[in-house]
Amino acid sequence: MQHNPKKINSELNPNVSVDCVIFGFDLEQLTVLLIDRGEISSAFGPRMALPGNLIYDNENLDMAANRVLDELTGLNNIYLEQVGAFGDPDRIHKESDREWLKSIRAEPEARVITVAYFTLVPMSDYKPQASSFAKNADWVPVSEINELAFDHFEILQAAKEKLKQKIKIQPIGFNLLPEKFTLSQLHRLYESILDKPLDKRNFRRKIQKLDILTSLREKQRGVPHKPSLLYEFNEEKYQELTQTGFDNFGF
Amino acid sequence: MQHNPKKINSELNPNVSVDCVIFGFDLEQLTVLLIDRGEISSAFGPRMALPGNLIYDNENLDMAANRVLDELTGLNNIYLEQVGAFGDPDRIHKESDREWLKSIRAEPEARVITVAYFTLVPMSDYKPQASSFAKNADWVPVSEINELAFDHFEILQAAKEKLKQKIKIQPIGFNLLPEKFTLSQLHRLYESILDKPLDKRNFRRKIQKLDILTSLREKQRGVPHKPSLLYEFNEEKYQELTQTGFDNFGF
DNA sequence: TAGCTTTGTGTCAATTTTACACTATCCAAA
DNA sequence: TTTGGATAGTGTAAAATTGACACAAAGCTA
Repeated sequence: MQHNPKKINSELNPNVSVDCVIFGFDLEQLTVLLIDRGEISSAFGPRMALPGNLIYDNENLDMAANRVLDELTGLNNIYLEQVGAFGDPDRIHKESDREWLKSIRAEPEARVITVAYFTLVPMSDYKPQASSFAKNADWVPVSEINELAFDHFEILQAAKEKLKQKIKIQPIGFNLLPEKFTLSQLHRLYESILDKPLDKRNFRRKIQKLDILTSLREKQRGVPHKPSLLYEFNEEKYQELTQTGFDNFGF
Repeated sequence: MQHNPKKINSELNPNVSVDCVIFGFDLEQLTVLLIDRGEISSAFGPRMALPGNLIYDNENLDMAANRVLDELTGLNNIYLEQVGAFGDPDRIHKESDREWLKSIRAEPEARVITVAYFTLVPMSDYKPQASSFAKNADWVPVSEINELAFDHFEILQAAKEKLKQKIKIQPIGFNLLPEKFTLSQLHRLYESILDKPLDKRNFRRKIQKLDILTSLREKQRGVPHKPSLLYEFNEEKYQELTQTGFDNFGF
């Protein structure tokens, strides 16, 4: 996994940035990849922020989001969806945020609007190294996040809501799981995204009826209880279904 | 209805614009308010475009969208929702579009990203005057639109889709109707937004069960057939319901 | 081998969805 | 005044879906 070389022949646009809400799932709860801005510049503000950056004038927004994701994690080909644009003129009014911007941007005072994306990555595909770059990244459970730099907390809320709505309509949750998973893990995933308990048997019945899971002839190993059967998401069957037309997953 | 005075003490941001998909409903079909750019600058391109403009540095995105709407129609307090950000670097590559931009913008070559909104206005509240401003605005049935300037057609598609999703979850359709309306009109509205036929009896049953309509003791006048009872949307009852918690309208 | 933990399964009642057709009421034209 | 044209308004039965609920099976550990 290599990081993108810096783009040349193109200028950073000082007025438009992209921020990514990178969701993961540790098989227990929903998490987000945040960057720790360190103690230096955030003596009075939240240390954590969403990864993001200004866009280049020759890339479109999706490309910029993919670039940000790639630069941070080395991951490509990740499920990615726009949440929306955020741009209060005073979104960088906190003193601590301004200080930090001065250290990383050519025009720290510019009025910036940011386009937020959320992405779904299988958490096992990216384990942050404690001391990789200047930017220290970490998976943080969504439920433990109370504040973030700039308007990033607001963006996170919007991303969670969007994910919640989306998963009711499309089975994008599989993008958060390893290739082989158990129905219980899928169950937990839906519960943590929808933020409410779902009856076990009813959930299983409903998800099975969709007929987009391939049941493997393989069991969990090494768990201190009855091992679960493993499943795979069946992309082909899902595509078939969307062709023949069906709209929603009804959760 | 007065138009906003031009903002002073603030600069236009040459990199960020707002475009509005202004939906209306003529009691038959869904329509959109488009501006006609005239023959001069569009000898080889579509004449019609979405209303939009650059944002000022001291207004947030929602304010900018409201301003665009107000400047065009004089309407305030309108239902408005963000669709998302659009910003391919080549979105203004068409020659005809460039020409037109030169006539209205200080920096016509700047890379602009635009934030799209959709708004719902009761069509009776705004009847474009054939010759009001330079910008000639007109209601055009959505089904008749095949092309638009820039990437506006793409934006329109996204707005339609967003509206479709949203109306399944919230009864925002009432924003498109006059205060008093018939169930048949509401029925037609849902059909034209969802773009599929809905069984009359089933529709009426479902919408009535929601219990957010006030039945007036008043009938249609002057129609050449059995007159319909008139209804009003009951905002209070709707608010009550959202409090006690219910999520969706299930269309 | 006893105990802990999680998996996996079925049924019944209540609710919701779907499909479907005829009479009532107003206006207009003959 | 009568007739025809147009849309409003209404009920039911079968099928599908949802929601609530409890216990045996399988593996690990001590």
